[in-house]
Amino acid sequence: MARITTRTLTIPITKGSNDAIHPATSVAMIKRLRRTDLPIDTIELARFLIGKMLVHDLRGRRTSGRIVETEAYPVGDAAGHAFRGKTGRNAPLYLARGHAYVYFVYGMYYCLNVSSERAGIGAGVLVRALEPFEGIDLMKERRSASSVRDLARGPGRLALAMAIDLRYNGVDLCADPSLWLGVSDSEYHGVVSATTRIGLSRERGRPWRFYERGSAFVSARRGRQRSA
DNA sequence: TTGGCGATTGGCT
DNA sequence: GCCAATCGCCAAT
Repeated sequence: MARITTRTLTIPITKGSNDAIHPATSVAMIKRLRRTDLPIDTIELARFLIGKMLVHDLRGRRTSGRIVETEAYPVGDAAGHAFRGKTGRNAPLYLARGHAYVYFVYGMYYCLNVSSERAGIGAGVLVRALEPFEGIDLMKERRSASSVRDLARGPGRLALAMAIDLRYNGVDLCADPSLWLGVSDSEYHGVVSATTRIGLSRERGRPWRFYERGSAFVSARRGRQRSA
């Protein structure tokens, strides 16, 4: 199967029953994103990450997917974990853009964020959903066999499918050997839409959730779906 | 030291 | 639509 080189990978696409594979693509190369590729602005980064790849590769057990949904938590946002200043928990948000901030929520799920500003400024982008690409069987094991559509649809499911936990808190996603951000040589995303964020009790009106319009791999609000 | 609650999810009514 | 699971964080005591 795929031979791993330092910066570029050749990936055979795994066909599965429910897989919605990007049309017209049979083999894709994923190249690491460098820090200089990332916009230095939380909201811009949230939009930029739609269509990019998230890759996890630990001891050859490799999973990856296209990011189809993000949320921005910029400086000054009362819903952001950095709003009340730096603490032991949120410190990775203050690292230079491109570092992972992983937090534990509701006593059972992890969520992955990408730090988004210059070092010393606390803000981040929550990665909420992936379109699974490689390692679909492995994701199914970790998630105890759900449909491909549901494997990484939602931040808690995404972290479980990608085996992301506190071990990755603070790692540099532009340098870490196991968890990293990339771009496919057949990079594709459709129309990126913005709506209000999900699951908040404060700052509910901010249109800082970004997603690929029409993607079946995007998470949805409970109850009535709203758009903006 | 305490207790309310959370950037969620799965299961049940 | 509603609720439980489950635990670390942090504001308030």
